[in-house]
Amino acid sequence: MAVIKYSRQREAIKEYLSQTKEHPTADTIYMNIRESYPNISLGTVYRNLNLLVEMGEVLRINGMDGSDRYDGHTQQHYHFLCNKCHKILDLEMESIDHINDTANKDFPGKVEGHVTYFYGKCNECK
Amino acid sequence: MAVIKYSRQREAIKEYLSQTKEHPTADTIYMNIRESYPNISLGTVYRNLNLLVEMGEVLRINGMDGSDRYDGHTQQHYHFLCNKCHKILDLEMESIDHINDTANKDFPGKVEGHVTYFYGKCNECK
DNA sequence: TTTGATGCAAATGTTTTGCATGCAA
DNA sequence: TTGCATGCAAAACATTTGCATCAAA
Repeated sequence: MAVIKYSRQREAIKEYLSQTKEHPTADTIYMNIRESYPNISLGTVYRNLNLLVEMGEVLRINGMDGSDRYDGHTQQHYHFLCNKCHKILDLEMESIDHINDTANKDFPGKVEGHVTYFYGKCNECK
Repeated sequence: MAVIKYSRQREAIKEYLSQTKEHPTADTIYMNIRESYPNISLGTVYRNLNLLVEMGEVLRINGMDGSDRYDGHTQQHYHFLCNKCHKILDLEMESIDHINDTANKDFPGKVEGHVTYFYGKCNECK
C-alpha cells in the first residue's frame, strides 16, 4: 500500500488552500502555485488535489459550474452560491445534521451524511 | 425571442425520462432514444436536455460522479447516493425546506433554495 | 416561406494518464 | 537504493458549437 512521501508541491497547495477564502478551481490553484514553483505542472496539481481530498484535508465542491472547486477549510460548514455573480460564500449557520435523521426515517438503507449547498442572491446582487 | 417548436426527438427524451426510475446520463439517454430514432445525435440530446432543464421539465443532478444525470420527475424529492454500488435512489421523506430559513439567519444576502443529496449505504450494500 | 431543430463532425474545457526522470526515505 | 512524486505531453471524457439541411408553423 502506497506510502505517501513528502513533496513541497503538495505542501504549497495545502498552504495556499488553507490561507485563501476563495474556493478556487484546479486551474486557479495552478496559476497561484506557479508563482513560487514555476515548473509545477497542472497534472501534479490534480494528482495532489485528489490525494488531499481522499485524505480529508481538502473539500471538493462540485456541481456549481463547469469545473470543480476546492476548499482547504474542512471544519463543517455550508456554501452559498450566488445565482447572479456566481460567487461562492461560506455560510455561518447552525448545524442541520438532523436532516440525516429525517432522511433515514422509512429508508431501508443507511444514510450516513449529506451534501448541501444553498443558492440565491448575495449581498451585492440582491 | 426564440419560439420553441415541436420535435419528436424532444418528446422522446421527455417520454423516456418520465417513464424511467433510473437517473440516466446524457449518454445513456442517447443510447435508449437511439432504439426508436437511430439517427438522433448526441448533440441533439444535449441540446434538448438543456432546454428541458431550463423549462423546468427535467432536473439535472450533478456532482455525484463524472457526468451529469437527469431526472424527469420534477416534484420535490431528494436523492440518495450509495457509496458502495453508486446507485442513485429517490428518498421519500418529509420536507426539509426549513433549512433555508436556518441558512438565511444572519446572512446578508437572500437564500432562495438549496440542493441536497444524501449518501451512505443502500439496502443491498449495508 | 421562415426560422427553429437536427445530424454530423470538429472544437472546447476539464481531468487523467504514460513515461522517463527527480527526489524523499 | 527503492519507489513515490514530478513534469511534460498525449489521451480520455463530457459537453458545446458551426454549418448545411430538414421540418414545424
